[in-house]
Amino acid sequence: MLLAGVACLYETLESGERQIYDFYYPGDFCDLHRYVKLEAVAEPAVRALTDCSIGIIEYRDLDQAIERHRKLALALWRATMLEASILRERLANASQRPALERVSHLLCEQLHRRQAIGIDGGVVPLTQIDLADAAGLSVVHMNRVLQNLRKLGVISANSRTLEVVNWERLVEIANFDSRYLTMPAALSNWEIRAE
Amino acid sequence: MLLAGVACLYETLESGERQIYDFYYPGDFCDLHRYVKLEAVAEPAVRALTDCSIGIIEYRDLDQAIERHRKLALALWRATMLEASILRERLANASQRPALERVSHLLCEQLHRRQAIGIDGGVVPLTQIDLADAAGLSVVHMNRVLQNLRKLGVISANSRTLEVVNWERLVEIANFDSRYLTMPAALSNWEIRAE
DNA sequence: CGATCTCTTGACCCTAGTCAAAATTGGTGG
DNA sequence: CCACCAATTTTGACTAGGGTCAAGAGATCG
Repeated sequence: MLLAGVACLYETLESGERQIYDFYYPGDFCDLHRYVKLEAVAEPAVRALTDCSIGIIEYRDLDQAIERHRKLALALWRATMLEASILRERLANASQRPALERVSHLLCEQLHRRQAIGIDGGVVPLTQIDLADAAGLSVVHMNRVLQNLRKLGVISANSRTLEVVNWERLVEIANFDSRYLTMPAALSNWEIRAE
Repeated sequence: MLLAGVACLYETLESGERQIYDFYYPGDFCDLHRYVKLEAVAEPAVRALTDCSIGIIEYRDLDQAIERHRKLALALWRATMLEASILRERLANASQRPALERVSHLLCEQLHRRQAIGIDGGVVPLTQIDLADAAGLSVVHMNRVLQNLRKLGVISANSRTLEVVNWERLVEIANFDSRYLTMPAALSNWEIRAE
């Protein structure tokens, strides 16, 4: 479980390209797929993008917790469902929308998720390379799209840190409907003692 | 739960395009996301692509079944995990691979899933339109890709029914590694009385 | 103060989309 | 059995979005 920093779930394809499936922020379980292990599944890997600290929950402890609170299983199932929901949205994004919209959408999602856990401010702590690998664009094109967004006054002019300064405009460009991200309410009612 | 036929999970985007997220075959739960409902989530829809028959499991019954067999929750959680796995693969597919590979991969997945439930023979009962919407290609391009596959002797010449005749070649073109599809073993050990 | 990583720019090309029209197939009903 | 309609498949011509290659400019760090 991620406590601080940013991590991502990714895989390196045969072509050598890196595909980033999802980003993780503090509070996210970044390893559930390992707990609910499908046999022999080719496993995507988790990797830190910034300095991170993590909490480790032993499988045994999780087993026990689930044993004790049966609703916990449901809550975790929901978390997986949410992840699937995010993936669906990203799939629609990648296959149907043009680059500007696609990148905007990705940024919207990140900001929204950060806000949901209390991190305000429009900073997105990812490199253009990470974003490119997540959006399925070349780094070069990602760069041009970001410049475009700068011209539109949506993100700050500073090229070092990516910061969204006009949230509304971004949502508009992205056609972003945050409903797919709605957090499973049940989960927030559960406290799991990490480690 | 789908008993016969083929259905799909899809959504119509703002642009009017239809994005198909997943296909369902007999034995698939096509409605779990509704049971484990995330509040206010914009819901994708399920729709039959051929004549279908379905089994309905009342939420109450499912609740009870889960109550009685605690491992059932885990099994269903796994089913969702598998769906996420499929979505990840499809995402990688859509954003990184060129059309020929992408289409081949999609076909591989469908055949593999059909075989897993005992439907042999290389027939894929989907229209080019469905495939296009699932692969994120235009119908025109999908058509050209399929012609290409015909020329390569991978699918049958008959344009009405899509049938794969050279499975090995297809797998090769697609760079298909079926591990991500490995069925959660636990699930098959459970019998749920439908209806 | 190199070495390295990230960001930027320009030139060129190719994959896949769009538009538009025709060919094929499958019904449906007279 | 044939005429007609709708859906699917096919074709061709043209376009454009985004990839690739290559080189240069900032940052950052040891």
